[in-house]
Amino acid sequence: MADVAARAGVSLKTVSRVVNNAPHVQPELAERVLAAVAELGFRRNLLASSLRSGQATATIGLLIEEIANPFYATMAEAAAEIAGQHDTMLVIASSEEDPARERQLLRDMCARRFDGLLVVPAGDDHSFLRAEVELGTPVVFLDRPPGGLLADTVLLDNRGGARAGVGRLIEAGHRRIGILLDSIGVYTMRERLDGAQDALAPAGVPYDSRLIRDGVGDPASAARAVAEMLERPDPPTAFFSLNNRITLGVIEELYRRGSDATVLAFDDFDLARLLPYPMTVIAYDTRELARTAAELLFLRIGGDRSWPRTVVLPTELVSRGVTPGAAPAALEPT
Amino acid sequence: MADVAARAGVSLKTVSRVVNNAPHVQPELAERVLAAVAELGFRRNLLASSLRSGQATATIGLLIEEIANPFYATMAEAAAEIAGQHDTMLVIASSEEDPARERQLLRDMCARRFDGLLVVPAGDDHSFLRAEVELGTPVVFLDRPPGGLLADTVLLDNRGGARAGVGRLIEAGHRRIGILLDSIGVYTMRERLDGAQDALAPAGVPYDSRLIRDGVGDPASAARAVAEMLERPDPPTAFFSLNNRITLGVIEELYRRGSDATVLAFDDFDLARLLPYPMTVIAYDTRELARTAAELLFLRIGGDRSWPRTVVLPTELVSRGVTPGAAPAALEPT
DNA sequence: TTGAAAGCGCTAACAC
DNA sequence: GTGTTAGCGCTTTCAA
Repeated sequence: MADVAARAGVSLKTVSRVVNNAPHVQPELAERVLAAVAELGFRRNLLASSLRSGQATATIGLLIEEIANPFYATMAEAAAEIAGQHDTMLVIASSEEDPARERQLLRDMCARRFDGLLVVPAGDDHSFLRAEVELGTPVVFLDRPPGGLLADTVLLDNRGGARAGVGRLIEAGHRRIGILLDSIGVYTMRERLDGAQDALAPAGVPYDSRLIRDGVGDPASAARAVAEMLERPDPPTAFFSLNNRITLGVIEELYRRGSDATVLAFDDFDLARLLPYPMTVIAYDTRELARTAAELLFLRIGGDRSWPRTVVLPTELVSRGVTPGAAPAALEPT
Repeated sequence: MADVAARAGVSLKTVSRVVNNAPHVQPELAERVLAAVAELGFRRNLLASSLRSGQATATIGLLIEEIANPFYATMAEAAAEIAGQHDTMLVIASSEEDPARERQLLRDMCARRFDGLLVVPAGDDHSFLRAEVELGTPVVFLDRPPGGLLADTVLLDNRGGARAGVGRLIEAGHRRIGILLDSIGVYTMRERLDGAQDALAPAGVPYDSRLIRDGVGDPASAARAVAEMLERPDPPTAFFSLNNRITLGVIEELYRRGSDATVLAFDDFDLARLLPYPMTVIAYDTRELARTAAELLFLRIGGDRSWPRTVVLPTELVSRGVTPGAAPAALEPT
């Protein structure tokens, strides 16, 4: 920058003004500076800039579980859109469900002085962020609430959605419903399970631990779990999958067997419409989830110091998938 | 940091050493420093750190088209994994196929002094990066070659894959093959089209412009294009979809019609196995593509100054999808 | 409207 | 082993 100033025959400050589009600079001088910038291939150093000015790295972070999961990829895209509207760069990082990694990544983002953080919690203790939050780094949690910290949170109506979906299964006469979940340690799983119970208990369906399978982490183990349940005497007539990864394994196994079991699944996704098995999906607006959180974050970055808010977004039941060999009409509209 | 030094009764430099895990510090002093750090809630400022040390922001950038596309999401995940192995943060940005946005994002990443850049080109002129590259920011291009710039590039064998796939269609007796592509302006599309021609021309199949549809940007327009082609006299007996988005629309329309047209599609993806229509997919290892590029980038960051390399990864033909109403065996193994 | 000087938080280079 | 000094590239005073 000093070189540019020398070349243009002006002071450092004038170069700074021109580069920042600040007012009160004579057009003639500005032109000289711009010419020097071009000739010398000058590139502004944003690190130095935000070091001196104290704030505004024009960067926010998004911490998710796994980028390759369409649920998170969609969230990332929606958040990036909002960030772009605020001339801010979005940094996406994956915790891979590992609380230690989550902690390290969040610390790192703080050390880099990001303007704000969007977090899908992996661990259940976020008190280590309290100092950061108090020092002024806004944090908004998505999809799951933080642990040990009061902060803005945007959630889905997990419990209500599960209640409605299972309620419909019960109305259709199902009494034996196989439930598959990732991990009871995860907030969303607990909520969805509670919602199922909300519908099952009043209907007089007894608790049967053999119908609930915890620890179903990927499609393959979901398929195995379905196979085992179906091969027992008195098999389930319906399955409730608590997330999109599990749903894939359930569909695959039921399709393979030519089964006629009913499927209820949490999480909608693009290709669900084209899967070769009919199902009812508990859907919600993933983009809206991310958008709401990002907008809340920019409100905070903009100086909003009101009480932390919790927003809960609704879910709805939709039909997805196609019946193998069925008439064309089986395809749901987009 | 000065506060910490005062509190611990040591010098600035000692604090710096402790914070950086540098050697030659008495354990006793280190402990005092650590205690002061904890008490004062000190957080290291990485901006200042990398400003002073000149290099190493421990950040690389990945520029893609669209995060929600599983092709790019998978790339991002693989690249993030390699970055993690080098204690580096991966910043993902979407150009949305807009050359102007690409340019701005790359400039921004340079201004933030990223250690290196992974780029899936959107535009066809990257000469604006030359100054950066010469100043020492390594750039590796993926999936498409850069324009007006000599740099490391990792590509797929688009042409060979298309040639092999279309060759198989011809062997099976197809002469009328509908070809659907996004935009002839995109390198990969041109290569894939050339590969198709490599197989069609020697087989004596005449050129018929009505069988080639350019500008198919999304599933809905792919579905429309398929419908139109099928409704003409002498319709195609096979379709060649040149990317994964187009494939979805093709499958949807053929399924809806209960058609028996043969499908060849470029790009494999997770759920392709479960789509309700049989198809041959030109597949490749997306993770390997990203991994190779990222590893090359870290070689450069590590100081490798050898000649720019171009790596071409192979493709293979695999069967995907299921036949509506068919026996369970229709499901391809994972 | 422009310029000179001070300093953001940290680390490289040296001296002790 | 530890401390002192200077300065990374920029912006913020405040004076001209």
